[in-house]
Amino acid sequence: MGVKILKKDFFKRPTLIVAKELIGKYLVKKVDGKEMALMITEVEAYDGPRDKASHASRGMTDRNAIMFAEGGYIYVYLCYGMYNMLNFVTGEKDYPAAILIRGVEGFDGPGKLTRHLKIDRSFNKMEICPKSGLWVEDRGEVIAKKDIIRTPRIGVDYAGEIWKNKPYRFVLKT
DNA sequence: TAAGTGATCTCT
DNA sequence: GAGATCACTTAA
Repeated sequence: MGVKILKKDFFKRPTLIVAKELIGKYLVKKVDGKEMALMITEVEAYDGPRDKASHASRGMTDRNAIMFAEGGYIYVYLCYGMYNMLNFVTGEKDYPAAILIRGVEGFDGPGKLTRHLKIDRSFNKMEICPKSGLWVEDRGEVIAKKDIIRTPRIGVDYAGEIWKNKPYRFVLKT
């Protein structure tokens, strides 16, 4: 029915649940005064201090400090010198967790989507809300459970057998 | 399949 | 301060 803007309460829940439910929601970004809304089709969860694939696995640093905040914040960082990665912080305060937005409709890949939506590190530590110019909406789309595929995460071979094989990636079947 | 690219982390 | 590393993409 109506468009619902997702608030902190949505993001403060357990990371894997939030990740799964983000599939089919709309990422909305203000670009040059115009709103672009794209359905989220691919995400990855990074959950807790023991997740070896997570930036938070080696404790808090200047870069990942925002992951320790309560859910509802934006975490953006630069990878490989040229790609900004967009994450949403989840869970309660002091519990380091975030969800990497890997793809939306039309832009398949974390680096590509940030490049096209002009998302850079200036969004780091901002709240996920219209005031920041970047937020998420529930537009009433219902995604069938069978249309969501779970797979291991991408590009985390260094995390060891246990963590690299966790099925923390959610993809919308096309 | 390899290389580009630069912030950040982990040693000295 | 120096060196290694990295949640990627593109062009062969």
